[in-house]
Amino acid sequence: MKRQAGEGRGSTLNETLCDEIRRLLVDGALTPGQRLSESALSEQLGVSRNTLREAFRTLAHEGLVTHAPNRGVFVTTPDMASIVDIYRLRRFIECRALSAAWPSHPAVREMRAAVEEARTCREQRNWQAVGSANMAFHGAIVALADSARLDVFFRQISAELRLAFGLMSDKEWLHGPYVEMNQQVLETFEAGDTTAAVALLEQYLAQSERTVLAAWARQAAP
Amino acid sequence: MKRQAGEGRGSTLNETLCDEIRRLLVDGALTPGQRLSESALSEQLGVSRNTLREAFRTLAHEGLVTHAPNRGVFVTTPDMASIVDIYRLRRFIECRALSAAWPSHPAVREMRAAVEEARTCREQRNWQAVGSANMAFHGAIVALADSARLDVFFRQISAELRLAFGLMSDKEWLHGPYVEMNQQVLETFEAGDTTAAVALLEQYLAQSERTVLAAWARQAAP
DNA sequence: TCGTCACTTATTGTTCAACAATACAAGCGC
DNA sequence: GCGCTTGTATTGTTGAACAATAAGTGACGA
Repeated sequence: MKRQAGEGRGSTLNETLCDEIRRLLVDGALTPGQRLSESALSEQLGVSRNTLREAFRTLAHEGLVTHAPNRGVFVTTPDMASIVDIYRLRRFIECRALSAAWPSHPAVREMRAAVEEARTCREQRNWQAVGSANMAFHGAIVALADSARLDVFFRQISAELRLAFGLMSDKEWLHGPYVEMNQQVLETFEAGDTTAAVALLEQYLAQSERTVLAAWARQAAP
Repeated sequence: MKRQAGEGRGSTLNETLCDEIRRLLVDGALTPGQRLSESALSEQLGVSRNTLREAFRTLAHEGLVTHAPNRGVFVTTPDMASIVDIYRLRRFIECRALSAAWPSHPAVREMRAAVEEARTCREQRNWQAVGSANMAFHGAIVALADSARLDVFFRQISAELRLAFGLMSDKEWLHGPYVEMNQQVLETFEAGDTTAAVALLEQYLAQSERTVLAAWARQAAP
């Protein structure tokens, strides 16, 4: 839906609020499993309880927080099943999007930009930013499929995955190795060898899944 | 996430309310483009404005209603781009889910049940119910992929598509022919010829898309 | 006659305060 | 130690209030 019935561009505090909380979640300021008290958080953020509750509804639908009726809202704790599910979806979506892609699709430009961004951030050892750039790369891959709905769905999944990333301490190991791999995927794809690029991507995702799962298990053991 | 931090099963009016409004939307009691006044609707449904607004956030995130800041909430009007996008996604998701399916997956049982249901509803000429059963069939196909997140995503898309269905008058023509086609897909798949089943499914979706688009254009012309 | 401007009005955005309903914790009897 | 009742804090839901915005209205001037 392009410009449904107006869709005027007002700031609408609620939007701002959602963004703010999302940032808190992705930055790790709020740790998974933590309960988010309505009164406390509304006071801290300077909004009313009702407004906060509206934001919670949006975030809950995005999977970032979990609403337990009559008990409260919690930062979603990624469990193993979620991680497996998310990676299965990523393989499902990304590989197919890449394999059916039009070689000179505008999104390829974004892929390139993301790789560049990741490289410069890596030089500055800003691993959080490297993670963002890597995600942008994969978002661009999904964009190859030319579906607006798929794009927002993938953004959602990415945010949820970042929640899991937040559980781990060694960000360098978590994001660093994939800069090269992304670049390799891109170069292979641009060279015209789509099937090889897809194979690389599949390998990338498998390795990433293993890393995340291992770190999750290590962390969740005690 | 299976049972995140409790997730107790209270009715929580809000849930009920969302279901109620969804039903109104899918049944066509609320027509696309219509503005939903907060005060009017809250009074009509016997809930407070705040509660209704919370429900609106959920429904807006599902794409069933469109929120225009400072202007109000409108029943989403499906445009041509949305229909095309949704069908592209359905081809993307359903075909791949079916082609990679484990032949004795539990969801096959659901597929069979949906076909049965559709047949009986067709005999009673209850086309609305036929539409529901057909959708359940395709939901079962998606379930073959074994991804919880993909399931909810597809449910969302289905609801949005039903909004478009609501624009058309001839429900028999809209839902009737596909009962046979679904059955054919199922039988071919159960016979073990997966590739043929996928081809049939693809054909199904293409024909359905043409029908919907044509009806949409016919309706939107004046 | 037409367009522009300020003004009016209705609706949404947001807050506040209150009460009901529920879940958790503590204390009690056994 | 175990089940039960009681208390308390938090969420669920409501109603009213006010600010902010958008649409409609009508006067005014070219």
